[in-house]
Amino acid sequence: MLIGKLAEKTGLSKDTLRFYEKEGLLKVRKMGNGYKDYPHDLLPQIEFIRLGKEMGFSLKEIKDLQDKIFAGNVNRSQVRQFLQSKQMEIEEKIRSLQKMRRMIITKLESCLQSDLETKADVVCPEFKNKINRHD
Amino acid sequence: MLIGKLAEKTGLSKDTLRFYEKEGLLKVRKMGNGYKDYPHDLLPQIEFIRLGKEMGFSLKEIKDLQDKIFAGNVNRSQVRQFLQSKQMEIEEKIRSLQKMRRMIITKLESCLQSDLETKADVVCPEFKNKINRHD
DNA sequence: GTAAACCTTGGAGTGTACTCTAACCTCAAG
DNA sequence: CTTGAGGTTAGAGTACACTCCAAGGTTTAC
Repeated sequence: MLIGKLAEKTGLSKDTLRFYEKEGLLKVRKMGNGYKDYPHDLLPQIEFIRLGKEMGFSLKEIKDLQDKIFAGNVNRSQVRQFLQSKQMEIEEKIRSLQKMRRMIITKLESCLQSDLETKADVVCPEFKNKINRHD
Repeated sequence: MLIGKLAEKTGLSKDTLRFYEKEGLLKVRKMGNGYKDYPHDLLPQIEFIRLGKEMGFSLKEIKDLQDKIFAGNVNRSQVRQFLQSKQMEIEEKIRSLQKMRRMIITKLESCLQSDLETKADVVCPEFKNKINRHD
């Protein structure tokens, strides 16, 4: 597959794909004419990159993870260790996410409360102290 | 509280705190001597910033969220809408996170499988095709 | 009153992840 | 054989989130 096709399929720009390639996240092979062949099985790999980025991992972290997984000669217990530590990081992120969501839901509920009280100029009560002029 | 104290309490650098202030995430008031007073109730706000960052929100997004919450004169149904959309984004992130975790756990299991088979040069089978030389 | 340990500002520098530009090559269609 | 739509590279530019530095003001301790 040529780069334009892959860009179309993934929704990434050609520049981004070339950037990922330059950074070693994507392995391609050069054809006789100087063009590059992007094999079909880059698609799940790019989905993995997308998910990793969505989760806040850096490209370097994603690359390290891929390297452990795709390198043939790596010691498997090392792979497991690496993946387990990543899994713990992800679970930590999930906990933070749920904590933030709880904070937001609490906010939502207290705003709703204010709404029901229909006192037009009331704001979320626990933030009252943070609203006004300081000087 | 002076900046050094707040830096110590939050684990953020003074530079980072000044940067957040410059970006409008933290409101401080200047004292007579030119020093700035960082009030105690910045602490939960900074925890909120930390969580937001951990989740992959940009400082601008976090600021927008804070502005909606802390501004006294904002229309509450607008706040609710904003917060609900953020909540959906967070839930989307949780889904991606769980998807990535599942991918990693699958990897872990197939590596474990290989381990149990004790064939020393076997690698996670579904990646076999991606390992070797391309040229 | 001077040294040490704080604080201030403005501005430059860094790393990450793109994004764009320019100059040039290749391939298929008319 | 030229035109257009693709491809290639190197290198510059951008946005974000810091991080560092210099030059200077303030406070406390001796």
